[in-house]
Amino acid sequence: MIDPLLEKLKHYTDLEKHEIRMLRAAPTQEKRLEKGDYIIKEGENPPAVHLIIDGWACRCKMLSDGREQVMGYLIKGDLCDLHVTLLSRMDHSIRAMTTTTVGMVPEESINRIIEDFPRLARALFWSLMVDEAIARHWILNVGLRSAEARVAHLFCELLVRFQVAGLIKGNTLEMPMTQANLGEALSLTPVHINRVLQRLRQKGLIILARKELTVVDPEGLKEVAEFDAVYLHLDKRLVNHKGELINKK
Amino acid sequence: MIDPLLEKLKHYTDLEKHEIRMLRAAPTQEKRLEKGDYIIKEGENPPAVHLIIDGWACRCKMLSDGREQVMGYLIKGDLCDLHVTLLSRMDHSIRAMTTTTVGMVPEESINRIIEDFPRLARALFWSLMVDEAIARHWILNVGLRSAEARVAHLFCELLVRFQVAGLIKGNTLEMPMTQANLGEALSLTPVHINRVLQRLRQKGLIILARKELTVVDPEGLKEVAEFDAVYLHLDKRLVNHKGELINKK
DNA sequence: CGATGGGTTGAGCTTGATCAAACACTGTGG
DNA sequence: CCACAGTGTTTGATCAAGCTCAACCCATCG
Repeated sequence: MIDPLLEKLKHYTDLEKHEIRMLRAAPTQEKRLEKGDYIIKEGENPPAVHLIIDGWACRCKMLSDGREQVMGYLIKGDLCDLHVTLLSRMDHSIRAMTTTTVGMVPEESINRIIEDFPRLARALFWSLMVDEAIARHWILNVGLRSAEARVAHLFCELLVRFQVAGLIKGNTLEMPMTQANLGEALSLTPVHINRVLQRLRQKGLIILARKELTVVDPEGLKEVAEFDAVYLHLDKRLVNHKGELINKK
Repeated sequence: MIDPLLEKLKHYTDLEKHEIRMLRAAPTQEKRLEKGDYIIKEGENPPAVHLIIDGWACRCKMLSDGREQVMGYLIKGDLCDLHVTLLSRMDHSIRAMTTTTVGMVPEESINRIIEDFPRLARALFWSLMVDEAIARHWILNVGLRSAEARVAHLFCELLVRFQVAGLIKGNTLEMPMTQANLGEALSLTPVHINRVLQRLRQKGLIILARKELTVVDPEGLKEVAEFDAVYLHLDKRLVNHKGELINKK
């Protein structure tokens, strides 16, 4: 059940047998959530860390006027709230965007990792820092880029993350979110997202229909997005010296 | 020399003698930088972690068209690049905004902490997560808030961070950055920053002149900013049950 | 079949950008 | 002490990207 996390941490370091055993032995309870359900809400302090086993979720936070900002997407293998082991309470919420299965890793397991499994602790550190880097670059995206580049950048990020996670083989991925959802993540109105998507389609960069995104021209898309995957800090075994993704067969 | 870091970590946990000794024993070399110098540049992989001992710095990243986004401010006691101990290279740069003194903590010291000082490791985890939370909320700020609320929010954040770090007593702090700098952080043009500042002054919320910011009406400023300090995950000993800062004498 | 949720289109508006010029402050050298 | 250069702030006029509001279309589903 904890295997998606193992897969992810393996990108950082080769885990040893006893470390894998330790993680596997952690008493993870599973929970199934429907689209729209909150995995954790702002202000809560749950006794376990949630791991996405399957499905999509997003970090989000609402302002008093009801408008919501999505601050990141979570996919298979991502930890939602390592936070709660150390910080008092959640400062944002996490919501399922599809039917989602989460695993709940008790806080003590995390504590044991930090105390007795320094290599695992290091791997957790690593995943935290990647999350932080992604968050920082989201600032860049929302702050500096045009609407078109913003959408393109998000698509590039998702494509690479899915490829690295081994969830897709080609350039096609499931995209459960509506145009309004995209707007929440990119700080654009649904109407404008719609127009931008049309432009990207016209340029022959993407196909997006019936909840499925195909990146037709990855290089072209990266160009309009000014996308540089360095910030995702990919597994060194998966990228070449120029930081480009190697196609493992 | 490493004391500003100690001060900061103490907000998370009471450190034990041998932990303090260990940190103090780390062979930190000091370095002095002038305004505008880069502490680390994107793409580099320095052999040591930089700690701000005195002065202001910012995380920043430039787009190909020359426009720059500031993704966070660093003050006394902040670690610039824990990243490099685990990630391959910097995905953004760090620039001194004033004359700044940094300490360089060798990578091995960090590694030893993770391996042999779990409580210190935990404290580092904590500071990383706070940084991440700040970055996430910066997304909110740039993405969702109006220009006026954005400026107000940044000022609130800085005020609280300086108060918590014990760098100021009242509501006045040094603000070395120009209006253009503020614009880079908030994704607004210098001209617009100027007009917003005038409005905040007119409302009697702030005084900002000759590199010095005084928050005249903290409550009012928090209101226009919709500021909620939860995301800064302050020392529990410094906040009351409602998350408000307690004035320690 | 109607209802519902999402996608698409159009018209007009607003926030903040752009461009350009003037002004204020600081420090320098004559 | 003044001229000046340089950096930062202020003001005004114009412009555009993206927002708002409103209608309409289309697919899916009970």
